[in-house]
Amino acid sequence: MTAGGGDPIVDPNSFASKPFERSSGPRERRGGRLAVPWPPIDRSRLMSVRTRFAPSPTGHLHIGGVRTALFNWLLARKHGGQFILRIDDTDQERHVDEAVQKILDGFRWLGLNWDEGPEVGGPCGPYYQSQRQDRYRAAIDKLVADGKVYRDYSTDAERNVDRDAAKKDKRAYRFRRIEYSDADLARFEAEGRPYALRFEVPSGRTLVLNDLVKGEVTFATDEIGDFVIVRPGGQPLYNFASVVDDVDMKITHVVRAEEHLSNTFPQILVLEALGAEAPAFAHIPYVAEPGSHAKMSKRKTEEYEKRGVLVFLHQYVQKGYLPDALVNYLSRLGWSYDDSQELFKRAELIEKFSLERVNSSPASLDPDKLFWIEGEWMKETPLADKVAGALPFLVAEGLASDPLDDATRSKLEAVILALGDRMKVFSDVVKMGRFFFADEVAFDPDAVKKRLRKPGVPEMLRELDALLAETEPYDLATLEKAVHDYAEKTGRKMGDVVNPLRVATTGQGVGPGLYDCLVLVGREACRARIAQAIAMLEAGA
RNA sequence: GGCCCCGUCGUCUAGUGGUUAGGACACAUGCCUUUCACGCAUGCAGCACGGGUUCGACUCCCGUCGGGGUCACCA
Repeated sequence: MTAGGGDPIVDPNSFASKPFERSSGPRERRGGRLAVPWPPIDRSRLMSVRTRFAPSPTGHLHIGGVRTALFNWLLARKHGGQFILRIDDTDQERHVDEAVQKILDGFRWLGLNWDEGPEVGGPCGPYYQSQRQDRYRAAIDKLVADGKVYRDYSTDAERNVDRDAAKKDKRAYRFRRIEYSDADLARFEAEGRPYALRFEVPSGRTLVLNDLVKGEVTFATDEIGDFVIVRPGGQPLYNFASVVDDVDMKITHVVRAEEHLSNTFPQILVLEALGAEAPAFAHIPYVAEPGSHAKMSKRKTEEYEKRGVLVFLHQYVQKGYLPDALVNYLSRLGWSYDDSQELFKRAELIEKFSLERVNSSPASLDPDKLFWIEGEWMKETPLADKVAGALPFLVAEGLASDPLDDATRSKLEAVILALGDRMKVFSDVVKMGRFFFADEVAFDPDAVKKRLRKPGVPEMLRELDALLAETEPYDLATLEKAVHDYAEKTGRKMGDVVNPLRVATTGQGVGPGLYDCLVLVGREACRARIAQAIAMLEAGA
């Protein structure tokens, strides 16, 4: 699937003098791949593996981005290296601080701790691109001194002519260097006319990248037009800034979305011009929409929302997903360990993860499978953690207060126990357990129609009310026996007794065991609800 | 349009020339059961298409189709 065997490390000698060059002559004749030592040097054993995730502080964390971050984190943790967070704020947006906080909160929630970056600092800071101007300056100076870049005085209009022509002829647009006379150049300089700095792409070379996920990818430099690395205003551009940052931060493995695959080649040229050692690259395929291979689009978030597809991390937090479950699911989206294991604990993920087994084709998001994994994780969650996880949802609905008093705590514990495996995400405690905490019952119309609007039901409910009134003690075993006896005595099927009683006391057609419900709701509340149900039936009938 | 990446059940995947193409989620049916959920059992369902190469292709090569990216003084 991917290039090379063994650990997910590129052949280090591909970084020799012209790292990514496909050398046609000598290598072929000598056979083999240059004087490569065999077995190849495993860089992960020579130096610390350093990976990074560089979100821009706008909007929310996209689920695909979270997966990319996770793969970076996993790789660093597996090799005992460092995971670095870098804020891509070159646009200098206004609410950066707030946005960064949200991102950091997201990472904290996921348990993806970072070794260097915002708040924790580190030896390669600053970790905000907007604060790294001097680093870019130094790199620019070197490229200028070495004659790798030139001043581009072209105007939008001039370039647009070429661009439009290219489009018309159905060709790829490539910047064509405009040669100015020395006199013109001198004049521009004297005028202080603004210019962009453009990288001079060498012609006629074939670049080869040994991508850790995609395998060997070759690209002709003739396909790359001279590209701008610094805008007229002095603003460095992504293809340049991110390379400088990765070098400065000693990133060993660039693991990122595959949309950057083509960008890698200009970046390789910059790397080479800087005389820097290149990191290994791994391009991760995109995440597709559920049930299709179409890429998830930021534009369609509203449509996804309607379909119940959660696209942003905070939506999963709001739903009450378990971070471990999401991490487990995301790790398996595009990666597998073998032909059978689906459930992975975090430590196991760190141990077993490898770029080598990351699929080179896109994977589509499967909310159903995530939900199943979530359920599996919830089953394994200790009661105390479930209480802690569910509490905020109850508090948000005004059904409990934080901190919990002892009585409410034991009730919450009992409710969660009664809910059992039915509670998959924490918000379920509200969705299916509201009637345990609220004074008011909301009768579900479908349940009422199916179980209560039947001949003889009001009469039976009156008898059951009397039964509840006199059952002593009012506990699970006694209630169960009483209801059984009642059914037997009146010659009714259990279902015909239990189901109406459930709807009358909980308002719902589905839920935990009836006797759990009766006990937890309490005798008085049950009787009041039965009365309310009877009144409703008689009024509506 | 040029260039680059990708194509196994609906979905996530195992598979590296010879397998009854395996597992999981979802779905369907049955069992359990007061409902639902859980659990158990069974079932449905796949190598995009067309050419080669080969004794033999899901596996290798080419083409077509389809999906994605890139071709910015965005990231």
